[in-house]
Amino acid sequence: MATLADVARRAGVSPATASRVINGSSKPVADELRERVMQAVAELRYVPNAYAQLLARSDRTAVGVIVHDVSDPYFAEVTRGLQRVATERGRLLIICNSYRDPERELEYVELLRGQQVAALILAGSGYHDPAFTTLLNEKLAAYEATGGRVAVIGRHEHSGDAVMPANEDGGYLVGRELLALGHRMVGVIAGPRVLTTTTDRIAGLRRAFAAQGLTLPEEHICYAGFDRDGGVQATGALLDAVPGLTAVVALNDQMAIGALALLRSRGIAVPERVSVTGFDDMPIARDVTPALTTVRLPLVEMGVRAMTLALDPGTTGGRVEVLAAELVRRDSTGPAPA
Amino acid sequence: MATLADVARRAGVSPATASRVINGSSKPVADELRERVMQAVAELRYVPNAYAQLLARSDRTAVGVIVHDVSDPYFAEVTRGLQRVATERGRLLIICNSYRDPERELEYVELLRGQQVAALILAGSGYHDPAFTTLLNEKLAAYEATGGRVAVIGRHEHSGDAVMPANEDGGYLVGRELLALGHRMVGVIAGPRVLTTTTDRIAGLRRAFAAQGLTLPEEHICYAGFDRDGGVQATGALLDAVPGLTAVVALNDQMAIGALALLRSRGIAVPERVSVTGFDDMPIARDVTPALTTVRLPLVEMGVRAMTLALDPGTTGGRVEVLAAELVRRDSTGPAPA
DNA sequence: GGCGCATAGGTAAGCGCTTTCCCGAAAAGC
DNA sequence: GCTTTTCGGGAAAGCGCTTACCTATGCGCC
Repeated sequence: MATLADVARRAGVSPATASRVINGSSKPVADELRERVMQAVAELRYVPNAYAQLLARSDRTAVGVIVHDVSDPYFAEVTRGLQRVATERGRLLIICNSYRDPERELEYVELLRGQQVAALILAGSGYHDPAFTTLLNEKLAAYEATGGRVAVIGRHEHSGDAVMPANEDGGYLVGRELLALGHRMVGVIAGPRVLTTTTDRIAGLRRAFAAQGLTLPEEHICYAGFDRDGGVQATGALLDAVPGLTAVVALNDQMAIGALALLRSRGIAVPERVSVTGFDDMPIARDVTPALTTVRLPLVEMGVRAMTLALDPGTTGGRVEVLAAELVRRDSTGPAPA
Repeated sequence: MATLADVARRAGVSPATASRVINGSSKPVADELRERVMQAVAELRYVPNAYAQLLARSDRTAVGVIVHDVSDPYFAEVTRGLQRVATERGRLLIICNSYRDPERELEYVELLRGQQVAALILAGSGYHDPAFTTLLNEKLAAYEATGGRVAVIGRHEHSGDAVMPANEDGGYLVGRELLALGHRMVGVIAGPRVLTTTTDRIAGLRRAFAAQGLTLPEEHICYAGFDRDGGVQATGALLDAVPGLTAVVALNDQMAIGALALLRSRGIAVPERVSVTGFDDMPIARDVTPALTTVRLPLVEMGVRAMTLALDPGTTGGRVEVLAAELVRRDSTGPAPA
């Protein structure tokens, strides 16, 4: 690889001058020298070593993002929002997938710190794991102590700036809707119980039941992976365990799609015999059959807000922005069968 | 931020010793000193500056990946394959989205070179744009000249190692199937015509028609965005332009889903009145209604192969691996109506 | 007991770049 | 005509780390 020194030599100038023309420094350089440098750059196909540059400049401009999985539509949307603001402000994003592994999350915090990121954004549910939470908070605090900024999305355990989707409210909305439709035998197919998102959504659901003087028994909740396959599996289990079930509440759209697939394969009509609801309102929710009744979360907006919080210093730490959930009625829900 | 020097000072050792214990150097260090260093690291919450490290070590271990959009399921799958091999080999992946912008692609090649990546992988259709292709090839050649490795996925314009999905064959399979079902009025909803993937798939389709002594008129092809909305739009246009249409060939699954949505909204039964086919076999293809007949491409495998090519020096440049396409029959296709 | 050698630790030279500071020459001012 | 500015360019000091090389021990050996 050609270096700056090579370029300077070939152009017959000092490295300082070469650097100045290459970076468009404010310091003026004579046209002739400029020309010679440009020429040398082209001939040598010189590309500056990013590491050397970053080291020398010591300006921290990149932003680190830790999500569960970018290819998960939920995070794809959130990331889109993050990206938009980052691009506007000329920030590079370094995106890391934790695949819901707390260990890996911790590692990535270190890694990103090592990358000298100006800010760190953690998106995605937290864990019911005090030991981990303490560790993470401690690491984040250490990072903030050196001037780093932190913002989290959908995690209440962290003390800094946060954007919170109204998961509990969303659960409540679904519960209320189903109860209003006359459903009483309601099953829940949930993501891993260790995730706060899972428990928050269930809490909302329970609140809706409680408001009617009803309860949602724990046996009606089946935990599985937060994806299509988890939905298939959990729905199967639920159907076997709870005779007379008239509604399946999936805690995200992917699981709902799995539920739909399983119900179809068993020849159970939706919503005539069983209603199904999703959560998140992913783009495909309207394309499955029947189109999914679900809870819309402003995912892109969440990303936008989080990045804005992270990039705008903010006088008071611990700003929390809660974004509302909204019920979207489509065709997968109907009155409970008599 | 604490530096290595700070750690060394606090532990009362030289930076060299500190570095050795932190990196687990092969050079032995007395337990007591080791202990002191570890202690200092913990107290100062020291994290090595990745840039300084990379600069000093000058080992290129990261691999750059340029895709159109990771959140697009097609690339999500490919990336999964890339990731798998990279992780196995202890390589870090730097993923960049070009959003199908050739300009941005060029920029990312530079950026990744600057990041000192050991290899570069370009995934996703090439462009019918000789000027761009020349420019890109030239940049890649420059990169390879300095010892970088390059592998491309689904691009024939580059001379180096390549993994090619059988796009043309896939098009042929769809065409043959539809013709066998008696369809004659076939419309195509295609991605941007500037993409080689688009034209390759159409070429296969045409070959199938030609095999029967038929032709696929250009007016039966409608170009639009390679996504759901593009599918909606193109299908609408096609329906208006071609009366008596009995089949819609979408050039990817996302467009097919858009087609399904539009046909449903117009009350046109699939496959009774119009058959629809997709391409790629995304996971959701089986969850839409009717389940999509499509062409399966081994996306994950493509990623695996490409990363393997990139990481294994390979004696002969220009290795090309073609991966077969396979027709998956589901419920969105049926005999042409009489 | 003196020699040599292995061995743990330190010294310092970079890695490739940016940027401050300084110098010389030309332009401006009297 | 001489001094004072101004201004373009270069020398060199880092940025934070790794590592080759060197030094000072302590040991075994004859």
